[in-house]
Amino acid sequence: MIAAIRGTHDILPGDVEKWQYVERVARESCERYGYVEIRTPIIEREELFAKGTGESTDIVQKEMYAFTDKGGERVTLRPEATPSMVRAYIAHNLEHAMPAAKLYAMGPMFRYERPQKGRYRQFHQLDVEVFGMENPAVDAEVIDLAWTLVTQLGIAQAELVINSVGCPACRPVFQAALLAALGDNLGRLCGDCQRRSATNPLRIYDCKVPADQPIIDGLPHSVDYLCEPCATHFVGVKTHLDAIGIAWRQSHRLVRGLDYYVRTTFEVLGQALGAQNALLGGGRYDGLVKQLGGGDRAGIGFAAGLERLVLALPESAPVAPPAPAFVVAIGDEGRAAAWLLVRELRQAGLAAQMELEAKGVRAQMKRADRLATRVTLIVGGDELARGEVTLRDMATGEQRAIARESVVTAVRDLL
RNA sequence: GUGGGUGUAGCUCAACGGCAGAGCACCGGCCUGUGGCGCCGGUGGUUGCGGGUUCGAUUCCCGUCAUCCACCCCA
Repeated sequence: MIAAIRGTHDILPGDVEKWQYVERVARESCERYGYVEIRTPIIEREELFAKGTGESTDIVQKEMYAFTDKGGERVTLRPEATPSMVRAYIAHNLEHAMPAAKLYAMGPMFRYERPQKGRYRQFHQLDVEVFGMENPAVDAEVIDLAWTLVTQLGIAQAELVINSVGCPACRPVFQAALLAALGDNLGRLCGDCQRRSATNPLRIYDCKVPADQPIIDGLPHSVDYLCEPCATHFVGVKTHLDAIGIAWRQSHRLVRGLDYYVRTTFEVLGQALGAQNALLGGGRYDGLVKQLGGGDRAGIGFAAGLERLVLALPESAPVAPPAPAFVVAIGDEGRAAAWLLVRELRQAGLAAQMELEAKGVRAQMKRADRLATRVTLIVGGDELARGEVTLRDMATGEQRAIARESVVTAVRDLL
């Protein structure tokens, strides 16, 4: 047997219904908020992510499925969607066609990581992006959509965490303050933190090493170093969230790992997901469009992990597809008539099934029961002679004869 | 990339050097034109894979692959 690639998974019947449900709710939520779908390739030039996601990120440094194709091009399976979205936005001049673009996408992403619960090498994201809008109300609307999606899915005990990491004007001041406060303690931090202090000092806040925590607790917070425009923006975001009654917790430790984030960052955390507890995460990335060769356009968005949403889905989620009608055939003539009846129901837009292998009535009834069907139609010699079909309500066990012509209407009423 | 746990029937798990089992699921019978409940029966396994130790390995050892947990990172 040839095994699947590590960290990839088949999604089988029984689970796939949960996926369809999550995807359906995601689509409906996005479209209610005025987002339109866009589909971009899952393979891109490597430099798109080097420039977009950021040279200093772990994603680019060690997690990309990158290779040289037969034409000598350096390409990679996308590790995230945002740079592709930005590329498409610029390439098709949507800056002019849709100056204020609200886009969403869904699909697989690839990162070469060690798999664990909620973390896979091929995983799937819902990606939501807004281009060209800077108002803090936009941040709040994006967060609103993210939060609404989670609550619509019935995921309980989720928590919204927000922060502001400043902008190119004020972040250097904060980083300098951070390093100054660290001072001699730098040498006492773990190796990872010492590395972070050189590449991306904010990431020190991601550290979970117990010994480091007393030192980290004493460090300054980014929100205390925001420039006036960033501070005003952040207050605006929180005011808008309060106005629509979405509860948030501010955390100075929410710094996020991608290079392009400015100002607002946010995550929704879930329970029972193990260490990978972020259901979704995102933030503002105002400089990214320009950096990738477009105009000076604002940007904000988030990505939600579909695997994680599926994992967090409550038992009660209405994921099951509607049960079909089932036609039970008796004898050869019954089978011929049932064959036509099933097709007629299907043509009328109703889900209908029958047992195509010749089997006894009991076995057919059992099959109908296993399908959880609400209504069974029985066609045998008796019925055929009278031009009727026997209709059985599977919940009550009641049966009645109905005219052959009115079957579609009768079934529609019961389903 | 690092450390640890676990791989036995479709699923959940027993057996832990001596004939590979149970429950659930699936198929059939009791009931030859009627599902669920019950009773009876049946199908289903190179014990993840490869090597080693042993008269004999599902069991002990090594390797490998997968998975889970944590680190790391993030969705």
